[in-house]
Amino acid sequence: MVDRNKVLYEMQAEICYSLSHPVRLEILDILANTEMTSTELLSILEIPKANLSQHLTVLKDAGILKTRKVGQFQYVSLAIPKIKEACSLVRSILAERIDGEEKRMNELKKNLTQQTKVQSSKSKKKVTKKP
Amino acid sequence: MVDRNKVLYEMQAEICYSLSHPVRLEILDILANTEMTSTELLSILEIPKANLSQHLTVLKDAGILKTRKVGQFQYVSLAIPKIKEACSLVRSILAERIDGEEKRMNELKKNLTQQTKVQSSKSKKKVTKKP
DNA sequence: CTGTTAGTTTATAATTTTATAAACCAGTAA
DNA sequence: TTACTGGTTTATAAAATTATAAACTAACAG
Repeated sequence: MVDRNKVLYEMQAEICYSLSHPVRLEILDILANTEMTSTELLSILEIPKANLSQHLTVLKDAGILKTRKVGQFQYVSLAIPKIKEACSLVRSILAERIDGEEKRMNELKKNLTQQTKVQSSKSKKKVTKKP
Repeated sequence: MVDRNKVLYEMQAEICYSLSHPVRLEILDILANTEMTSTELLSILEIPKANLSQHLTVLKDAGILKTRKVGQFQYVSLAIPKIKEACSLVRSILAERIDGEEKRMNELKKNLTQQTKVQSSKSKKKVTKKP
């Protein structure tokens, strides 16, 4: 039973890895509902073209993207539309987290203002600063 | 509209990054339904303890795992059970892919055996090899 | 043919990850 | 106290990623 799933974990890790760079996530977002030329991507992303090529290679190798060549242009699109669900799921996790943080911040803020009120009533004693 | 989501993409990337190593995925799998001590994890994973500590740090920093200390023991568990859904989703993608590959292989195999038949009937002509 | 555009490959340097060993710290137990 | 166990930190070396520039290939236009 020991390393029964080792290879599967590695494949799973490769997919996750391909999703682990902000530019690559943006690419997937851009391609969510359209097919697009590398050059178009390039104009949106504003990164060097060699760099885009690298990122596209990572995504193609992971099987997330596919390409078709027409003349001199390369059209890029999602090979696995389901990947969008995975991305939304992660984003929903993010959304919950931010929501939680916000609530926590509001709590802190509330405490802070209460404290400020108490403080300001107490602060009639003058605070002497070091000169 | 330019880099409106840059920070969000980075947060999303960090979560995906934490899922991009086979050992870390195995850890999540192990912890899917239980809380467990680092030492127990260690005995299952059979990696150096410093290395486990590193991986746990990555997962904690990404907010995926949480820990509570009891005496000398550290109990580790999922901070975001929802992460399991994300993992299953990726694995289902993997499953589909493997399914597809298998079908393709079977096709190839079929063609191969057909070809072999044809070949073997044709191969009555002796093939002369270079000496 | 020449020039241009689209895209890949190569080379390189900076950075990050990973694995491992060794030192370390914190609780517990004797 | 000392010794032990659970776990982290530090240091280091190997490997992998990333960004960028420069050279290159392929397809097209004139």
